[in-house]
Amino acid sequence: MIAVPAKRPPVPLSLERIIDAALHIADGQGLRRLTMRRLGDALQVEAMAIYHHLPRGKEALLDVLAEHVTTVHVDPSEPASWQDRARAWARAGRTALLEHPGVLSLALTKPPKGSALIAIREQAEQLRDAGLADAAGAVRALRAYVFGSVAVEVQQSGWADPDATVRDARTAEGEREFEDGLDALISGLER
Amino acid sequence: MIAVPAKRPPVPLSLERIIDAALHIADGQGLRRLTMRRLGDALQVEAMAIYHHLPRGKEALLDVLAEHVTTVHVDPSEPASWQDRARAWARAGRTALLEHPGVLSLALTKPPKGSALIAIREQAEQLRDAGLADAAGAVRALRAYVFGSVAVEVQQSGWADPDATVRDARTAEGEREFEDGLDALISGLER
DNA sequence: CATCTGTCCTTACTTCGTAAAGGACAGCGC
DNA sequence: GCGCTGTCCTTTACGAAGTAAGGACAGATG
Repeated sequence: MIAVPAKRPPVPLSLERIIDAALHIADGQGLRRLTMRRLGDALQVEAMAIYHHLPRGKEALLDVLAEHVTTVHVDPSEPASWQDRARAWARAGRTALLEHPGVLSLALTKPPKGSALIAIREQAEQLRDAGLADAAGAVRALRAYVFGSVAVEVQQSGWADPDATVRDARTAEGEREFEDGLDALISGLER
Repeated sequence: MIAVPAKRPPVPLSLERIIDAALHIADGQGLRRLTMRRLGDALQVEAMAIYHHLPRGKEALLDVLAEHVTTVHVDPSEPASWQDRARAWARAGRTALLEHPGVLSLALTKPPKGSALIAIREQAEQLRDAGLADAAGAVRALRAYVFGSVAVEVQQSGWADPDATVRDARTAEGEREFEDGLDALISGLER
């Protein structure tokens, strides 16, 4: 048996790899099982190695995860009505959240920071440019709608249940209801 | 110094006292600081005493807390349109959630159980009795709306921020926006 | 009185987050 | 070649968390 030094990891750490692994664990086994040591194992690294890339430790990790799943972007290049832009942003937000139900509670709870905050401002700007007067209020309403819809969808998917058949959170019915409610909300914003 | 046995607690434990103390801690210092030992201290009791009233430990505690803040009731005695009933349920839900921002993430994430589930069914029944065809869909939409609204309200109150001036989550502006959106949603459900 | 039952405590083990310090390695100037 | 320096990772260690197991005590019941 050759004593392998086992020092440097096969592939170096990076913030992106950390985030991916963390999301994988949280989505697969729940937030409670996302621990530094487990995350280190998944990355073939000791837990403390993570602190070099996230100096504030787990707090920073959770912040980054929340930021990651709430940061979306809609291409402003082609012209569109503010209604269509709002729809696009809402769909993008829903998709991003549904992709990672494991960190949903963070996304709904933590105040937006960093890129997520920038995305919110950009959304408001796009809606204002497209002719909507109270863009800030509209963004709040849209965010509330997306958050609530996704929360209910994930609840009904039985994601948090220990033994429930963990069917995918995305269902055709969920999407239909989402679009219906989105229409209602946007028509409500028109007045 | 007389060695006091320090045995029996001054006032015996009960599930209600446990829930109250837990909510107080979670609202005051955040979910992360709600620990069994701290909860025991607040109740003048050793941590393990709690397990006698909540055999499944912390898991059970969090379930009960989520259930507590999502269980609301609206008196069905006096007749009203389904629209008014829906409004009453939504307001009650919002109020209950805003009273305990510390456990909001649990309420939004955990699937409804026990009394919370019963309340949901009762809500659907009341709406159906008042003449609404798709009562189940309406309840889902109302829950989604309440959840999302409260989530952004609490986010904006800066509750989760470590240093932000923790102004009360309930603001006049928040209530106005809530009522506006509620009107829009209900008018959307009418079709 | 003795016994039983329900309530709470003591002890002990595992796992967690993370502070502190050190080791390996690459790139540099000499 | 040799040593310096900074980056990235490991080792070790400590306090705090959740909780399994068993003990102690009060009050009820006989």
